[in-house]
Amino acid sequence: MVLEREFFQRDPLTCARELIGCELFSGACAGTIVETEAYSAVGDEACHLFSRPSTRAFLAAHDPGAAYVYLNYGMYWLLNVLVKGGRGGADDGFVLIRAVQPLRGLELMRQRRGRTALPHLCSGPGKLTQALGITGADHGTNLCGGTMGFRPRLEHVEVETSLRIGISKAAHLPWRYLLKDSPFVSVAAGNTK
DNA sequence: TCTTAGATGTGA
DNA sequence: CACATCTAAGAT
Repeated sequence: MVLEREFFQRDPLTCARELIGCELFSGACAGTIVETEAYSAVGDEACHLFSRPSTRAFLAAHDPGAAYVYLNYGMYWLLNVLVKGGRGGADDGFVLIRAVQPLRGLELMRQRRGRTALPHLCSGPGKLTQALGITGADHGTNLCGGTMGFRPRLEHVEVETSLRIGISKAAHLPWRYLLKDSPFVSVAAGNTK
């Protein structure tokens, strides 16, 4: 059972919140999502859609549920999911997967990440792609049916919101979502000056 | 526990 | 040239 396209046919904020507690899998490795961020096509200068024509082309060319993977700071791949809520584009955007709690394939993850203590194995957007072996080769992949994707959460979760991390534009928007009290997040809620 | 510098590729 | 980052190293 995987998350289907309908899941991603909602606005970015809803998708980002609902992904907390879901499983992200890629090959033999998987983790429970504990941190996400929403990026919106409208009113969000931090979203790539605001300033990048190539990202707008990506939005037009792909269905909701497509992987948007890009290289950041010249060395880290960041994984996003394309979401399309309709409403003429006002609810389009991306969800950045920022941290997962390792579930399966721990051995392989450690191998790919080097010597790293468990809570920090996937506690950041650049870390989890490295651990799960996600690269630019996965850009554009359909995440609804394949070797990489999401599974629904099994139980009720408590979600916390906070400021987004590492951005300068639209930094006041509380669009980061966290699994409450999880030790596997990148930065705890409220620790984001 | 905290702050800092440096590695590094790419879209615009 | 500004980045949706991370790590090692040094100061506190």
